Amino acid sequence: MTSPLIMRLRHHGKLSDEAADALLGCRARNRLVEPGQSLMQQGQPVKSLFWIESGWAMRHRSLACGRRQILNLLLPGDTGDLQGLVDTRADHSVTAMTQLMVSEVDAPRFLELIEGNAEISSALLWSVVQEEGILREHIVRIGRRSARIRLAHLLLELVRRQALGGGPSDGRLETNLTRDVLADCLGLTPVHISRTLSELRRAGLVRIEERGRLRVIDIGELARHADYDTRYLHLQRPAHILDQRGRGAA
Amino acid sequence: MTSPLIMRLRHHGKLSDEAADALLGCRARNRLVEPGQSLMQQGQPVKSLFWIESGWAMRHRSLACGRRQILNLLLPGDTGDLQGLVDTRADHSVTAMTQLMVSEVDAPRFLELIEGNAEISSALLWSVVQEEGILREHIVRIGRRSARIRLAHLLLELVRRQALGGGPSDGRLETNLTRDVLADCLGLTPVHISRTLSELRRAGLVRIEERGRLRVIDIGELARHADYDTRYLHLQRPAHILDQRGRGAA
DNA sequence: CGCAGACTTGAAAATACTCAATAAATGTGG
DNA sequence: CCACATTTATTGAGTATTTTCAAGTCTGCG
Repeated sequence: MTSPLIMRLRHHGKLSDEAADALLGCRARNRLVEPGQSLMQQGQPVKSLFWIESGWAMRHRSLACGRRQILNLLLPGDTGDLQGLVDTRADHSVTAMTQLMVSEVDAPRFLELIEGNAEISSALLWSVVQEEGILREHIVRIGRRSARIRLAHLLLELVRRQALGGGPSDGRLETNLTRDVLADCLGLTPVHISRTLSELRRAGLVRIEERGRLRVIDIGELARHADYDTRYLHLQRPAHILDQRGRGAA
Repeated sequence: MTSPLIMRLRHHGKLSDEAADALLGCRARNRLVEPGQSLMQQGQPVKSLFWIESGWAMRHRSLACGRRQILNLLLPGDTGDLQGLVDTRADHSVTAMTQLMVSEVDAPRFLELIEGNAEISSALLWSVVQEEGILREHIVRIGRRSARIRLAHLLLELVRRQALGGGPSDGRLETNLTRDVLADCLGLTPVHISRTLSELRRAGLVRIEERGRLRVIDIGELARHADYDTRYLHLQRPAHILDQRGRGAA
C-alpha cells in the first residue's frame, strides 16, 4: 500500500521509486494521535515534521481575543508544517480532529534530502504550490461569499480532497464536522452555521447521516448552486507541459 | 545591484552565486508594464512566468457575481505564478497597480532548472512556504478580525514587506492604495474602508500624504493597537537549524 | 474652467452576531 | 439497559456590524 504522501506528490508529476523510498526513509516512527491532541502548538518551538497517514486534523490559529481561525483542514497526505523547519516557533497549532496515524520525520535528514535532491524538492515545491491554491480559494470564500455559499463551497472542497487522498468520492464526509469547526473555518459563528446548514438541508442539497456525518446529496447540483469551479484542484501536470520538458507522463 | 528575487531567496537561506546566475540566466527579457495592464488573466492559458523587479501588482480573482477578491499584493521580488507552470489555465489574474518592471522567464528552461538543481528548487520551496505564511495571515485577518484591525494589520504587513524588498521602512507606503483595492483585499466595501480609515486617521495612527499615499505614523503603536505579531515575516532561517545541517549561516 | 475619478457622508436595509433557553445526541457508571 | 452528566445542536429575539444606495465633495488634469 502506497503512502498518501507519495500518492499526493505523484499527483503533480513523476516521482521515481528511489525518490519515494528516500522520502519514506526519513520516517523516524509512526505515531497514533488521539482526537484533540496537538501535533504542534502556536508559539512553541517545532520539534518535528510529520505527515498524515490517516485521519483528519486542523491547522489553526488562536487570537489574543480568544477567537480561533482554522486555516486549513489536513487530510491524509498533507504535511504538518514545512515552515516550522525554517522558523523558530510555530505561528499556529495543528490539532487532531479524529484519531490520527502520522509519520514523524527525522528533520535534519529530511532537510538534507530537500537541499540535495532536486527531484524531491521540486516535488514538494509543486505540492506546496497546490496547497497555496487551496489557501487562495479559502481567501476568496471567506472574503467575498455569503455564508451559504461559503459552506457549500467548503463541503465541496472537502469531498474532493477526501477523494484525492483515496477516500470515498460519493459525497459522504468521513468525519464529524462540528458546527464550531465549520464556523472557525469559515469565519462565522456556530449559531449561524447551524442556521445555514439547515437551509442547505431544507433545499435538499445536504443531508446528515448517522453519527452526525454530513453528506452532499448531489455534488453537481451543489456545485452549480455554489458557483464552484469543478476544475479546481485538478492539478495534474498536463501532458503538453511534460512533453515540453521532454519527459513522459507520470 | 542584486535582483529582488535573489534578495528574497537569500533571505531564507544560502544561495550560491552560480545558482543565482543560473536563475537570472532564465530571463528571456525585461518588460515595462503600465498600471492596469494584466500580466495574466483568469481563465486564460498562462504563457509565461515572471517576477517583479520594481512596482506593485495584485493577484486577484473575479467571481461570477461580479465581485472581486484580491488574494495578495505583489511587491518587488514576488514571482508571478508557479502554479501556472503546472496548470493549464490561470485560476486568477495578475494586474499592475503601478508602472512595473518585470523579468519574463523562459518557462521550459526554468522548469528544467527546478527539476535538475536542488539548490534552486529548495530555495523556491522556502520562498513559497513563506508566501503561504502571508496567505495564512490573510485568512486570519479576513476570517476573524474587525474591519478596523483588518485594515491596520494589512497596512503593517505592507510596510514590512516593502522594507524587506529594499523600500522605505519608515511607515510610508510608496503606492496609492485606492479604497477599492483595500476593500477587495479585506473583503469589505470601499464605503466601509473609507469610514474605517477615517477612524484610524482620527485616532492619529495613520495619515494621508501627498498624492493620496498612506503613512503609518507610529508602527509600534499601530501594531499594539492591532494585535500584530512583530515576529511575523521574520523568516530568516535561524543559525541553530543551519548548524544542525552542518552548514554555515547565509 | 470643467470634467472624471476617487473619496466622504448619511440613512435605510441586510447579514451575521450575541445571548439565552431548549432539545437532541453522546458517553458513563450503576 | 437505564439514568445522569456532558457535549453539541437548534431556535427565537434583539443587537451590532457592514452593506447598499444615493447625494455631495474634493482633486488632479487637460
